[in-house]
Amino acid sequence: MKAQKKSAPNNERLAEIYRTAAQIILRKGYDATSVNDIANALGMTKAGLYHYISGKKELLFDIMNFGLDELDEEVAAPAREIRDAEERLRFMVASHAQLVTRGQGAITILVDEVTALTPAQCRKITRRKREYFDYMRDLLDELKSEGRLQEVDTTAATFCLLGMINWLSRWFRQGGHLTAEQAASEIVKMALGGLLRPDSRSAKRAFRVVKS
Amino acid sequence: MKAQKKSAPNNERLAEIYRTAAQIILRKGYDATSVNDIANALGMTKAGLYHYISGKKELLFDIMNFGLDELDEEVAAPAREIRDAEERLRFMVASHAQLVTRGQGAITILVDEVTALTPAQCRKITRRKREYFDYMRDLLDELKSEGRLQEVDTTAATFCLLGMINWLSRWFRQGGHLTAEQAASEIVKMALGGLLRPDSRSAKRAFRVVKS
DNA sequence: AAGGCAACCTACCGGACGGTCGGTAACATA
DNA sequence: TATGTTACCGACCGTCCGGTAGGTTGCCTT
Repeated sequence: MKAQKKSAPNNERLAEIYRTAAQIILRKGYDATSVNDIANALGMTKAGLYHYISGKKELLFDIMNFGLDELDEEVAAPAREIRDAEERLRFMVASHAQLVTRGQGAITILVDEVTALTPAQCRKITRRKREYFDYMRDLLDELKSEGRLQEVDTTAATFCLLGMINWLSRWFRQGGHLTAEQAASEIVKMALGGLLRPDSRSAKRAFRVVKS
Repeated sequence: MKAQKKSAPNNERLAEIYRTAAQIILRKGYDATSVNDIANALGMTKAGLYHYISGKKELLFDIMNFGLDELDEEVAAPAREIRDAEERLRFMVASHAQLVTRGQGAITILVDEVTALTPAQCRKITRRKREYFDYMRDLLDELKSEGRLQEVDTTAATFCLLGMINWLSRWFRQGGHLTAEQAASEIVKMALGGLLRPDSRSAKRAFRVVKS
């Protein structure tokens, strides 16, 4: 029945530990969260929790990798199957945003809290994040080379995209006036089309040319 | 010569303390920053620093209010002088973004770290932030009523704007491939016009109508 | 000259935190 | 029934942190 690695502790419980820890860390921050807090939330003692984890930093590191795994599996990998660049971008922004709203916080934690890791751990996480970032920027570059992008710096634009998406975790609340799908869709609209109507925009442009 | 409040400690030194503390807290996070760290960076001891501050949380609270003061003085107040709504939006996004890139971190800190405050302090900061947020959303509502906005939810759009702007502090580095002004301008472009070219966008819309 | 006060210091305290040690109870295996 | 392993617990340790007590130095005023 069990097909997991033989000598490791119970994997299912470990996943529950990651999920619970991620939620608490997300709410209170890594430093403000004590190992005791996490243990109590799981209904055990600190010593009991240390049966599963090897240290507080290692726990954070594992959670971050868990979050990056989710991001790869649910956003990056499916995106690679989409031929059209614009559709691919739409999918990435929407599915990434939904991962943030739906998720138990693992993806969000790796956004902040990187400084709490050891330098070696930090380097590994940063490298994985960098890979994702580059994939997104390459996508924008592809769109740009097809002439479908406005005159923007693709690096800055990628950061803007990620900023909007990551910011979701700060304001989106389940049961608020937007559903997760609606919130994701608003971000897609904003990212691809911006705020202003095109006609208003071009009118403005003409006006400014006359002025100067 | 001195026209400051008579019994309070040296105001100039206090401002230096705020600036230095803000930089360290911005880099390492509030919890990971000890009072000793701040004191040493100022060339004094912890007890010496406590001559100026009444507590670690109060220091954080003061820095946040300092940041919000900056935001009011350099973004909100000048914006109120601008008649045209679109120009006002442009100005707000650009000047807010430049405040983030240029600043010593006080504005950025109040973005994170709110949870470190006492409930009463947190409520006050949240109220001030809320005022700023509402002012920005009202501006979008005004543009929308003038018919100059795309079909977006103004609340979500405001969060998107603030997300892009606040995210700046995570990636913008002085001396990088963009100047502070260029970075701010990229955010304005992204916020107002989005990524895709209008013509590409309308072509896409027509295509999808045909498909479905 | 004397007093006052701002601007620090050294030394210390109580508490919390990460982490460890040596158990124990439950269950599986043989 | 003996043996091992997993999943915990209570008690403890060293360290570091926020904060305080009480002093010293030097400038400013009167």
